Amino acid sequence: MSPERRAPYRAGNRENRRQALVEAAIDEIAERGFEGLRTREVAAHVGLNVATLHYYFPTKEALIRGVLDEAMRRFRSTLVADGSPADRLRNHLRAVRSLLREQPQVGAVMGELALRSARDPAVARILREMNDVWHRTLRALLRQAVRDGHLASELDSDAVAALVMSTLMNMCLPTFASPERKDQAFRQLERWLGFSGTGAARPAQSLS
Amino acid sequence: MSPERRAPYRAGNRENRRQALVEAAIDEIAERGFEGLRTREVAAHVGLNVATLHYYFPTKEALIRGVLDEAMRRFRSTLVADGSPADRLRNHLRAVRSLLREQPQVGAVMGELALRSARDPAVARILREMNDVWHRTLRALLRQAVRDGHLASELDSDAVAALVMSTLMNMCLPTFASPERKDQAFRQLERWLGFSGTGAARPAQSLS
Amino acid sequence: MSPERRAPYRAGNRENRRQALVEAAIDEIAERGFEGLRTREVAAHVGLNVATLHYYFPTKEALIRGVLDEAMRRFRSTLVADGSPADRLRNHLRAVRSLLREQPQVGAVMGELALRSARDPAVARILREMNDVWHRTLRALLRQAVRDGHLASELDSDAVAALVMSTLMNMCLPTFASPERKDQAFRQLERWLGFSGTGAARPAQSLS
Amino acid sequence: MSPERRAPYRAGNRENRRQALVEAAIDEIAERGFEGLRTREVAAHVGLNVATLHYYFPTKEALIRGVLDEAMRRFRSTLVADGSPADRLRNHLRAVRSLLREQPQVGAVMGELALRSARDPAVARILREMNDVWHRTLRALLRQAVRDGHLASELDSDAVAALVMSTLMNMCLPTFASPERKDQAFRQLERWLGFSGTGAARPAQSLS
DNA sequence: AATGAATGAGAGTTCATTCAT
DNA sequence: AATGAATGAACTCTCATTCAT
Repeated sequence: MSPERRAPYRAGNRENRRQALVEAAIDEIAERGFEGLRTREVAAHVGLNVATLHYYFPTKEALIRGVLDEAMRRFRSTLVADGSPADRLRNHLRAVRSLLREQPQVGAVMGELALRSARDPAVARILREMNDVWHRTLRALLRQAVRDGHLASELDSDAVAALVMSTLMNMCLPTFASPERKDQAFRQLERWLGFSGTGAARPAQSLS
Repeated sequence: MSPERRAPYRAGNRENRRQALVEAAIDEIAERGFEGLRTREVAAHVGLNVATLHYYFPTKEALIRGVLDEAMRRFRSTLVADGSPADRLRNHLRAVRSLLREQPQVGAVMGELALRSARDPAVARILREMNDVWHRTLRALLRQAVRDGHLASELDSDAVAALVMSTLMNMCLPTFASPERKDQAFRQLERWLGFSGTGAARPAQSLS
Repeated sequence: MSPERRAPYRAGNRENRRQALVEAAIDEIAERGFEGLRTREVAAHVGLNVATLHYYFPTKEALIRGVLDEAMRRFRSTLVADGSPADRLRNHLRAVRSLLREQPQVGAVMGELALRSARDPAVARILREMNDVWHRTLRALLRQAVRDGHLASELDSDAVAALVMSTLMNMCLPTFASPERKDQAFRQLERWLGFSGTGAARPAQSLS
Repeated sequence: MSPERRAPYRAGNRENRRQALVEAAIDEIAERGFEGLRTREVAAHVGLNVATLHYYFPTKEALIRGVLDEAMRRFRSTLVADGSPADRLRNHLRAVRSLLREQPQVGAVMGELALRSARDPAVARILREMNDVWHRTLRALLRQAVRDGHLASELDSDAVAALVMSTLMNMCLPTFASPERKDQAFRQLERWLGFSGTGAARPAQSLS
């Protein structure tokens, strides 16, 4: 009735709105942790009332579940690549680094989710599934790279995959160390793997 | 009168009580995270009223600070060792593993603290200091081990120290992976370092 | 379902609600003092939950500030009048008396505020400003009344204004004396001023 | 046993201790009001534990009662004087002013008590009794001064006594006005009474 | 005569959630 | 599709009071 009422905002259908809320929630979690996540704040960041948030997500838990799904989705995208196994491996590592550098909130949220998984079976299940997929993918790539002669044949693909995952995940823990230290750890891993610096894979014999 | 009236604890002096409360808080944090830490619950676990908790710790923040101090103390103890640098290194790695296996709450709390450090400058400062000490200690041990001929001379002690820290810290993220996967990552690190399995250090040339 | 479920108030808009809460707070303060002011009680008197009170006033302090403003508003209304200076003066005195007789809570709250001003700079500032306005107004009226020949020319308008304020304020101290004694004090003041009883101003020479 | 333990402090018998606690309470009330009166604080100011305070005063109410008695005692002392009625009157006014200037806490406590009397029948009774005594004393002095020819014969001793009490009591309300304004009010009262400034009583005809 | 330790009963405040509109 | 208003339940923290020593 009154002329100053909000423009209809027809652009956003249900999914757009949900997506916007999830993104706002991710930002909030990255900044304040699950501990500091407030539905009111999330809604406000999208320009909505809290009550409206509950129209899209019945409970806070549901919103968090949305966050979990989105985080998984973004992370999974770093695994998509083509080329030789060695290339795909190298590209994956780089993609993870880029993701964490360009969207630091994703890393923060992953860390929070990892901790939350200790108390929340639903989160635990999803994270575990994702980790299994990730581990299997890495292991397969490592094996193929070994078979292709790009990596040392004695390499324990299971164990190396686990170490790679560990190192990447660690970048999600904020002040575990300075950013430089994280990079050092990461490069050391690459060195041992034979991916020295920017260039092509080093000779396989550098790995055991 | 009533038989279930709790007998007042006379045994504990001030420090015992504070310690008991800190330990209860650690257990609570490990189980429910900072998010789920409730002063009433902590007090109840020691058999006390909330008001009494505030008699020992003026605020919840002070209690958390006590938790931080205790976690640091326990972690620092894994660095105390003697023997050759290579032995001290090996013992340190094992001590951390034992600590995390025998007192899983400590790991959980470390993880929580690491995340909290992103928003709490006080926690960040303490964690950073501890990490600096840790890094310097590891680096020195690695250098000496290289000088002693136990590790490959090309080894970048800075970077390897960072990778070691990363791998150990990662054990604090609960369901990042199954326990086996964590062990794999850890053993792979030892392998690259030349500490294969239970025995003596492998020849230095296994490291680059 | 249950018949005693309170019907939600739909009548009141935001300002009405705030006003209702302030009035309830005034009544509470009058009855129990600032010492006994409980947000829960105030909310209940308006038929609301405590949480809802905090929806309108973020903190208890903000509510008290609302009380302060309202008390000042009501008191200020006793100064609004027209007629000759002598009439305005007389009417003001009567208005204050009526106010205190008809809304004794206002007097009680004024007394509480006066005491609180000793520790609360914000209250102190507002009260002081109001007193300054009051004093200036009274002084001006007295001077004009002298000029008009209604009051004795030797009268020290500053000092008489102060004494008038003092006498009126004192009516806010509950059992300083019996109501009769307060009236006596007040009438004695009027007598000295030349406003004897109900009627017109007495000849100016009765004042010094 | 240990040499540094507190000196026995034999000086203080039960009454001394109670007195010390009451005085500390008066200071606290003057500074923070009844609202901010904390038994712990009072005890600490005397160098005692809270529990010990309860040894001397079973409840907080009992302590407040002690404060009330002490305040009354101090105030009563301003009425003790000798000389002609006019002198006694003048001296009483001066004594009250001195008391309030030299022991401002007493004034503050009187103000607090006056307000509290609205809710606390015990306080109300005592205050009322004291006020009755005060009023009777003033009235008798005024009558005698009239009889002696020091004050105007038409003077309504009841009403003037009430106005005097009102003016003096008002000095207990902190920022009702600036100190100067209080003095003005007080001096105006003296002027009307015929006690101009420091000197002797003015001729009786200045009063009506 | 004195105290450290303990507590029950609240206080103000926060927040996810609901509901009429 | 959206919201203002409302709430229950819970949280941290406070304080007068008690009690064994």
